[in-house]
Amino acid sequence: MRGLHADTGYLLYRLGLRSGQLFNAFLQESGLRLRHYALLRLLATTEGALQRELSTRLGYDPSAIVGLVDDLEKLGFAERRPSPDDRRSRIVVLTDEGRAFLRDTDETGLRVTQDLLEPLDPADRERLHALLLRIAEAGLA
Amino acid sequence: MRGLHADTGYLLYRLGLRSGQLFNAFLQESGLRLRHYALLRLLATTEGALQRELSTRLGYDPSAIVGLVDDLEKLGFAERRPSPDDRRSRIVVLTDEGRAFLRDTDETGLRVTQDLLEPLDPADRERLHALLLRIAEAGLA
DNA sequence: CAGATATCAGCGATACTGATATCT
DNA sequence: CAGATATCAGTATCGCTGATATCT
Repeated sequence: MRGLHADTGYLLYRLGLRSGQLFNAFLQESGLRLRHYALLRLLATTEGALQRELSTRLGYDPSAIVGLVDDLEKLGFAERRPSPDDRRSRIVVLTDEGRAFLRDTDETGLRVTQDLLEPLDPADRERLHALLLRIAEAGLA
Repeated sequence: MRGLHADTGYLLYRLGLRSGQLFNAFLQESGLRLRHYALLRLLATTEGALQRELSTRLGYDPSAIVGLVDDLEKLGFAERRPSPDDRRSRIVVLTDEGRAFLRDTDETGLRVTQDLLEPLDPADRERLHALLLRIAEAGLA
């Protein structure tokens, strides 16, 4: 009988949980959760995005995006604008406040990764990151 | 501004979600969920374990173990026995039915890992597994 | 008495499904 | 008409907290 940690898939599942917990712990001070933070970070790389795009890029369900954008709008970190091309669509853009918030909390991700990968030396961290990236990009759109 | 996938921690979080979804999809036919399956696999490696041990080994909350063992008992895959040493404790053991179930679904974990790691060649899968194992064992008891 | 074990109730966050209104 | 977009309601799960009973 194989041991519990024989499956890489299961290992990923368990470490993913740990990572999410760490993220949320570090973000707690800021009042945001990991999902909001990921959305903000994605917005920072685009000049406005449809909610549909956010959904596919982040891998979150479309119905989950609604509440996330609601929360960010309440905080003044993002806002919805009507799309000029398609009246069904709303374009979500990062506000200046959102951009400032990201600057202030930019180290959060670094601290999480630092904590998580503490047992690995820098070269191994690079290798791990490269391997994970290949899997992630193969599966996501 | 760093990209969304710059953080290894975030990558782990996302891939952990994917892995869990895959596991549950494959397990759906059997009526179990990933948490039950992990518990069964752990039981198969021990000659009976206290629920407290299951909790720490799996990283699940003690209160979660109760329901999981309940479900496995209903299916006849495991049973609780009184501990001879400590009347507070219950020893959870795998039944023959549970062992047979594990034999039949042993490939589930392999299929998930196969699916997930499809973009990597065998050598890279080994490297990834070794790296993840080091992180996992550093953080867990 | 403190501490450990198992259980139970409940809360908030998550992930998802299904339905609806609007628009292309 | 089919298909896409955003939204909303509802369900089930998850991870955790706090309380309780029992026992060492």
